[in-house]
Amino acid sequence: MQYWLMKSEPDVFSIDDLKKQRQTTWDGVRNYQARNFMMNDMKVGDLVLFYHSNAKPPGIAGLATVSKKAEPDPTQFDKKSEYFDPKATKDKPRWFCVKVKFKDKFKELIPLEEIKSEKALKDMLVVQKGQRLSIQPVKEKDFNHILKMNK
DNA sequence: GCCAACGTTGGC
DNA sequence: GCCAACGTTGGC
Repeated sequence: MQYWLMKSEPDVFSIDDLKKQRQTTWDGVRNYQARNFMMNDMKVGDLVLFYHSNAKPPGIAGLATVSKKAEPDPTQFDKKSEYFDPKATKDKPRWFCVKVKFKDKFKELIPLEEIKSEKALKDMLVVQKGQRLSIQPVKEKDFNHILKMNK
């Protein structure tokens, strides 16, 4: 079992939206590295830190679980979708997405600033400068450390 | 709103 | 295959 961090802009889709919906399709990812993580590495049952990006403040808002393994992202075939990709075909889909379901909402968001101030977490990708990857692997020790910060 | 960092595109 | 130009991300 592996651990992940997935970014979402709360204005678009927040932890509360996930809680309400219980499960969501993580579509719209158009970055190969992030796609490869979903396609090759994510397994049902993997735990996910749900991160609010472009938020005030940014930080980790809660937990989710991978609930369905990667399948072709339907939005790539949808001409009306902003994620439509003319180069993708049903025979050769380009983009894949997993489904995740709600697990927990932290009592308080753990701000990025607080994560940065934890020396033990200095290697987490999310605190690295210029790190834009929207799906990141997380080490077990870092995951457990984050859980402890959820007071 | 700014802008650094990064990924992608396309001409050559 | 290089790399300049461009678009996007996301913290601040």
